[in-house]
Amino acid sequence: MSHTPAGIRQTQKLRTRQALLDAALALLEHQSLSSLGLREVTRAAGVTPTAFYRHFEDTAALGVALVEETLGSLHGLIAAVLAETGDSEERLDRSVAVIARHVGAQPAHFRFIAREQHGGVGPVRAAIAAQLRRFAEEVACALGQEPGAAGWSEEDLLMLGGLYVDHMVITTSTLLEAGPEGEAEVVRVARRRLRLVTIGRAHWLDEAAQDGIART
Amino acid sequence: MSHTPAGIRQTQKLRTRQALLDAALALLEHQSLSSLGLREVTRAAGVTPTAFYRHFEDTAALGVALVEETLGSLHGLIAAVLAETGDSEERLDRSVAVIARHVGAQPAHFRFIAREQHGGVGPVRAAIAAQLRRFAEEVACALGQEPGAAGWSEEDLLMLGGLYVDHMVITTSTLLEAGPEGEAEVVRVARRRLRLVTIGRAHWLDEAAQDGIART
DNA sequence: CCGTTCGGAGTACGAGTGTTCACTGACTCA
DNA sequence: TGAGTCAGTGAACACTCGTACTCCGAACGG
Repeated sequence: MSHTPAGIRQTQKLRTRQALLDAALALLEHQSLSSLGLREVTRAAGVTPTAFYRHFEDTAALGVALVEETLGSLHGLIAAVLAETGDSEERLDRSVAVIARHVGAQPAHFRFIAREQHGGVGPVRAAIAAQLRRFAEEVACALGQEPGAAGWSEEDLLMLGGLYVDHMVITTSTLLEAGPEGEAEVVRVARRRLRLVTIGRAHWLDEAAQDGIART
Repeated sequence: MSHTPAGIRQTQKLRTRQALLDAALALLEHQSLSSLGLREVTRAAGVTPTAFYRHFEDTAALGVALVEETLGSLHGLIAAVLAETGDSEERLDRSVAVIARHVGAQPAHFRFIAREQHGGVGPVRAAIAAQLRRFAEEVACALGQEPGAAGWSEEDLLMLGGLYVDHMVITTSTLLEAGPEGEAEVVRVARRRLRLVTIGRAHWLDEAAQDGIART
């Protein structure tokens, strides 16, 4: 009951499909998706332009597939990191380290995400936004199950999750700009930022209580 | 002693230059700079392709000019907002309101910045990064001159300034995605986020002191 | 085993691209 | 006023692009 019972036919099809994805990713290192040509991709992948249509309708569709490939496999990973360590300085370091490791391992994928998050291709933007929203929800859910989250509203948890996710994205693109030699410094600053947010989180309810008294 | 003593010649030149910039900005609403064609711009501006070279060497150079036009006039504005209000909830609201107003007034400019901040054109990325770094320094400087900043290191001030600037950028792009009808909700969440950071800021030194004891 | 399916090749088309060149004519300035 | 500057023109260059055809041949399924 293998998950890939494909015959020779489908295997080859998937192989060239992957070749197209890889070629596109390599080309996208120095340009953005909206300027990526169909022929350009097929040339780099070693197939004819017409073959492209057997796999994707558009370069936009290829972009969406790249989004899935990059972010689809990351779900659960955040929750795992948040769960395996307690609410402490250690968890913060672990989170940043995990990000740095992933970015270092496959920089092209994350550069693509950072670039197209606000890029010119609508469907790709939407796909990235959807994935990031899911991440934010996962983080919010994970944080909500901790003792420190007592008294937090659903909305505030989501706000906090979004804050963490956005900072994750910022950190990845900063890491990419800095390159391997600047990684240590970027990690240092990212940790400081996260620590500040964590401190704010710890005192959030005090302030909210004050707010309730002062405003209502 | 006018600041623009230009003759008819230079006036016309500046006029078509501005026409090129405006046309490019309009076209960039639905695509990114790396896919923007020189001819496309000149067609929209109502001039011949050759005329383009009288003003810019590249579409990349045009992009850099757009960055200056958008962000160059914003310096000092942040410092002004931070200075005119005390360290309070009011300042926070004012800051977000100023951002929302600017984005609402010239959405195309800010969409351009958000899109090209991590876009495929190197020089433009560099120009945006340089401007944002200046913003971060200005914010850090403004915060450093306040009573609440006693005991803060230069580096931490810069970290904080960068945090605020990055959130300003995130907020602008979120505003753009949400459109006018979703503005109120985005503003609400942005204020909450800023408040959380502000709370963290207020308790930063306590934590640092603990840290000093625990670590060193 | 044999007919069908289908991933991919090859060719061709029209449209659009960046860049160069010689040229024009209105503005500038001595 | 007359020579010179220069923003903008128009035609031509040698490309690349996306897409629509027809066709091939290996893998498939009954």
